[in-house]
Amino acid sequence: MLTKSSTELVRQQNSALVLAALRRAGNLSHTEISAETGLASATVSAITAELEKAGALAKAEQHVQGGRGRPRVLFTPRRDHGHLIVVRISSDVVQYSLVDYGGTLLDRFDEARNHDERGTAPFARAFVDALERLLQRSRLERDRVLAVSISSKGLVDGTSARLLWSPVFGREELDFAALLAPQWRVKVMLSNETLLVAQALATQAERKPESGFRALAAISLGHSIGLGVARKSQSGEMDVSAPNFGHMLHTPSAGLCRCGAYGCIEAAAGFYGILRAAFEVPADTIPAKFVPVAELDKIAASARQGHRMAGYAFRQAGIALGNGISRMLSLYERMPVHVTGPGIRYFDLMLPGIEEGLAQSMQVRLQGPPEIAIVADEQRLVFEGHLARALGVIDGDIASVGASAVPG
Amino acid sequence: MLTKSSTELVRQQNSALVLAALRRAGNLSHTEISAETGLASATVSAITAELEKAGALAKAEQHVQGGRGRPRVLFTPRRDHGHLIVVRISSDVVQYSLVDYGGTLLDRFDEARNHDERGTAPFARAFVDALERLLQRSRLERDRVLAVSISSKGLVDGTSARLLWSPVFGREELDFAALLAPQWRVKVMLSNETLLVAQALATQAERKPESGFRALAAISLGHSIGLGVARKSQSGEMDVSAPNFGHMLHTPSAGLCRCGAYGCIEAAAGFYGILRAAFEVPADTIPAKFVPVAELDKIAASARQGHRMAGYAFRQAGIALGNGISRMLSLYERMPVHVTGPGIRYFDLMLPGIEEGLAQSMQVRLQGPPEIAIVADEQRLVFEGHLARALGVIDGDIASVGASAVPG
DNA sequence: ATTATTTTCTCGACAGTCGAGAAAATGAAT
DNA sequence: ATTCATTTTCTCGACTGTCGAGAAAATAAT
Repeated sequence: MLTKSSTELVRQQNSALVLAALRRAGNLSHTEISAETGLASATVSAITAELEKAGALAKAEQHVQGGRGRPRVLFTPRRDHGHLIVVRISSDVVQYSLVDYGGTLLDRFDEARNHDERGTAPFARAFVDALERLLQRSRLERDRVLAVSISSKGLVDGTSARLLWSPVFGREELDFAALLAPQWRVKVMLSNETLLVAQALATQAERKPESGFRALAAISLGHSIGLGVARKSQSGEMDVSAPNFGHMLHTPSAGLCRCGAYGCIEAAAGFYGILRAAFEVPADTIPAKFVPVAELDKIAASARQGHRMAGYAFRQAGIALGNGISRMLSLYERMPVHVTGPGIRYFDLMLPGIEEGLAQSMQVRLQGPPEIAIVADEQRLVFEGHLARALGVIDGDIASVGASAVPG
Repeated sequence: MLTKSSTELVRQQNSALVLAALRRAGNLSHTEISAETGLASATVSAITAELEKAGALAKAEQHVQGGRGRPRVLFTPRRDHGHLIVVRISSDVVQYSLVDYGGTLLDRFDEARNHDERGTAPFARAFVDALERLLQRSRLERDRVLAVSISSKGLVDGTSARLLWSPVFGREELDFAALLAPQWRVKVMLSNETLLVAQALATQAERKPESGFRALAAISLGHSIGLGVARKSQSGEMDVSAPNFGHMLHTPSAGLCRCGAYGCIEAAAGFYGILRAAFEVPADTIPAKFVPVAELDKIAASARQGHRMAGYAFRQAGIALGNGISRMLSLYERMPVHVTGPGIRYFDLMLPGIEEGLAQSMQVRLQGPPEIAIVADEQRLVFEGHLARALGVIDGDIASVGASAVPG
């Protein structure tokens, strides 16, 4: 259903547009903002004045220029307008970062996960404590934090900030909004990790409009398999989602998965699935909780030396991925695939299987196989995704309250 | 990327809102429009005056009322504001309908498809001729037609009105926009048939807001397998798509498909797939182009009498569907599934397989199986989908040109 | 006839965008 | 040193749109 519009909404939308342009292109002058957004110069004046009064923007003192004429004066986000806390939860460590409104990192520390502990309660305590510590280390008031952005592997309900299923906690739900509700009056955002990779790659692609970005997928290879999909809807807005790819059904013969089901993609293409196949462990063996990378490196080495079962293990992992990707493309559309995660070091071993798995499907026969690119530095991309997403939401909030909330 | 907004766009959006309310709820008075849309009474006056001047609306002469006070005067779409041609292409017949702007059917005829003919050229000629005939029969000028809305099974590029793959023409593309371009100056819309079923069911669900509609899927069972998905995006607009479900990879062992690939869902769950399995024809046999329904009825009868291979054929069809649905739900979200098409008469035979195929996946174990409903009358739903979609687009056009295009 | 009631229409206030041109700020030319 | 050309930023009035309040219209009840 469509929804009512009004002149105030117009201002809100255009304010958000100005903030987005500033995020995308860095510091911009009045005229550059006008060119970038398509807004008339007079409108830019009105909007920047409002945002300046609200404290979100400031004029940079240094006006760079060489040419003739009145020098341009650059607008820039006011870094002290607020702060953002980014939490990356991975299987062995949790990383806490403090970022300012300008997107620059102020503080960061890691906390090792205690693998002996069972259940979410101890983790929840450690989580709340760590946020508190982050404030203390920077002598920051809690109300200066505009948002907390959290990422984890697994199945996530983004609207309510609930972790529905994760490799670590299984079906035990974790409601981050409820966790912080008593003390923190901030927006809590929870995103799947690979969704953020897709988000980061998509914002990168949007920075160069000549690339004609439409859609992309990011696949993370590791103990578990993640998928993020970023697509531009016909209305022009970016739609990013994290389908449950790792536990999509591959084929029942792929064996028992960590999640308790049989035949998930992960059960064939995740690290433990590869290990199981290489060592010819029965497919209904409950797989190891954690497979050291050194172990997989050994299998990869023997596969590269021609060992049959090791090679087979990577090949069947590739087929599971190829089939899964082909199914994903059938349900969405043709789009480039970016592969990341620790598993990319074995990508050469999986590629023949992937190609085989792709070639079977009608979608690929019809439109050709998708471009596949390897992307290193997954953790940096996740962090960039956090920034793009959380700061974008914060900008939206600023635009929607406008200058009205600021007295005087 | 966000896009610039302006006061004119506000009017455009709100005009569309008024037209949509009128479509949804039938004829409405001034106050009802205001209540339905949330717009102020003064705004409704301005918009209805503009739309009346443009010729899209008129006041109904009869003012129904019982109570006191000034009687309400109902607004209604002006049926003669323009016309819509709806073309339903199915495997054996093409149905041409002429509809007015109010959505009432004015004329309709069917044309049998000639199965001997090869290639798209003869079909294209017959198509253009039939449209011409539709005009002549109602003595209608060509420029009174606002849009031509076409539906077919198969893979469709909705933005460009090109049929990319279809059961009948295979990979031979058919560009309907180009077909009509020389003579016709109308909007040409091409939609997958099952997409329109999903569209119709979704607009029905939206009519009762208490149902809290979020998403639904429509699956059509027949010679081929179709899927339509309708989802409300977070911005509130309806997003309807027709993923390539029938030719999504099920499992390579499902055998050769009409499309030339191996293991498509259709190769197991389409009519010819069931036939092949029941008669134990080798799985790489090129399947029959067309399977009479009587033939399948016989298999169903023997299956119901306990015949082993017949029962197995329907069961493996069900498993293919169940696996496919579970994969679809993994990639989107949990949503009710509506099953339609001629194949629903065998649904009881497939249901055990469907449930088995669903139960294997993690998504279903976690969130429970989706609600499955049987929906008869597929053809009526397709037609309703045509109307909802095409008239919605026409309304959008009217709102966007506004009264500006109409002289004095 | 008058009154109560409900609906529709109209008017002025307010919010927003835009184009044009004034004002500002600087380098180049005289 | 002053003036001129150039570029950027700012400001003003016109235009479009929404909204609330109250006037005007149309009918049933008194």
